[in-house]
Amino acid sequence: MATPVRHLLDHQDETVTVRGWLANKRSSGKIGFLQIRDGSGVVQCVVSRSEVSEEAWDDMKRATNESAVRVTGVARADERAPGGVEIHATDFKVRDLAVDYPITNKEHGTAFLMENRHLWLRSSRQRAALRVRSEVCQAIRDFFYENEFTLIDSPILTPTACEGTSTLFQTDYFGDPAFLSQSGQLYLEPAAAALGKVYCMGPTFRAEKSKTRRHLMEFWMVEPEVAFLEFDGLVRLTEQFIVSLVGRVLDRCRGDLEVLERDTAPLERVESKFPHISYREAIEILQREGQEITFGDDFGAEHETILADQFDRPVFVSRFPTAMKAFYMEPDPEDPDLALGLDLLAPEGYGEIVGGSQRIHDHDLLAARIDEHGLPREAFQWYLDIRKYGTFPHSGFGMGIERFVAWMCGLSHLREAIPYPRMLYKIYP
RNA sequence: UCCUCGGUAGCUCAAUGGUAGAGCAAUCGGCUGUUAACCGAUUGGUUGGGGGUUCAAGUCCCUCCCGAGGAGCCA
Repeated sequence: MATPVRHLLDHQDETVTVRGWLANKRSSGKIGFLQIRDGSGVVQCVVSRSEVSEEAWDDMKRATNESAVRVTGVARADERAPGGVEIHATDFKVRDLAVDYPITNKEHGTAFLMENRHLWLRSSRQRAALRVRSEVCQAIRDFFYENEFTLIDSPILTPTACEGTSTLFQTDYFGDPAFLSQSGQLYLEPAAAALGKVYCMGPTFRAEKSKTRRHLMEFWMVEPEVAFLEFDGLVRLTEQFIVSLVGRVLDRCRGDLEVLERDTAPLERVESKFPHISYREAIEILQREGQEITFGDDFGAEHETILADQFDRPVFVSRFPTAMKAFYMEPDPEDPDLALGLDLLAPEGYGEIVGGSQRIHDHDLLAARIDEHGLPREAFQWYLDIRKYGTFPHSGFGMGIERFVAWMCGLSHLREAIPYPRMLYKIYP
């Protein structure tokens, strides 16, 4: 029975067996130092020629990086070992020799690493980022579970475009066109009338030909939707959610953030209460900073960074001109030309990580907006029904998982925040 | 889709228009505490494809393909 490397500290001075892959090897004529990775951690194994059989010694010599190996020996605390514990081998075996493994311990270019994404996953930075992603997803589920939300999985194959704006991936559904979902929101709103507080988390798809570090063709989104929640409550929910997730990452992923060389100081500052400015104020700030932008323009990446740089924690921007936002956003009662929508901009140039709004709950207004946006009324009949049978104010938001993970990890590109990124013209491996 | 930069050994990169090279990896040898170990040797090339200019092209021109960075759109 193999012992996970992670648990070796609990087995000091015991004979243990570790199975894994050879991460690196340094050897001399009579002693070899092998770094063995088993998925739970990396441990150094010391193979001395005088203490193992000839077969074991020969296997140590022929073992190449990333070969699958098995070592048996005594676990001993030792300051000279990376990790504090090392295994003094009594036996060593190569289970499968890796021949010409393409990724070395030296530098590689991004294109090469992406071509070898399936192997790149094995390297320390990638493992750390994916563990953070896993922790974030678990923290999301825990947050909603503890706050009594019900998980509602929204469909991935959909008959129409949710927002009518983005370009979607089209496929064939027994002779009819179908589209890969770009958001679960429209399906969550009816569920909110059934279960009150609901959320979905899953992959979403955009066929936009975006070629930036902040876009993927396939990305994961988490979207809560809450019945009888109005705009101010939405702001509070969003803030609680983000504070909870960041705290969880700081709490549980210290080691991974260290591997990623992430400066955690900016993350430590993510506490209540987040600054909150209106779209109008945002435009004024940008103009003051010398940007050429006028009321009615949308923010570019640089604009978001300038706005975020004004504050030491994430900042809400809300109340956008109705014309530039999705059709379903509730008008601001104080100024019907503004929508009760919010964006949350992350610090350090990570940009918009959350977008949310209060939804229109008046049937006739929503129907009019659907018409104004040139959307087919019949396709949205079911969505309008929610406003027909016991309508209710409700709000929700969507957060891009990869953007959040990239922010936590300090990654410069979303492609490292998801195991197998789908990017413009790139779908291999 | 547009703009900019790039494509030379398995990888990262050199090479005034004039004999294609280094480090790493791999292979072989040496070394009893290494930390991307070190030392010595060996192997490794249709310079992304096609066309053109020239006595001569990795280098200059055209074209196509691929990649990176940025823009727009957004999460």
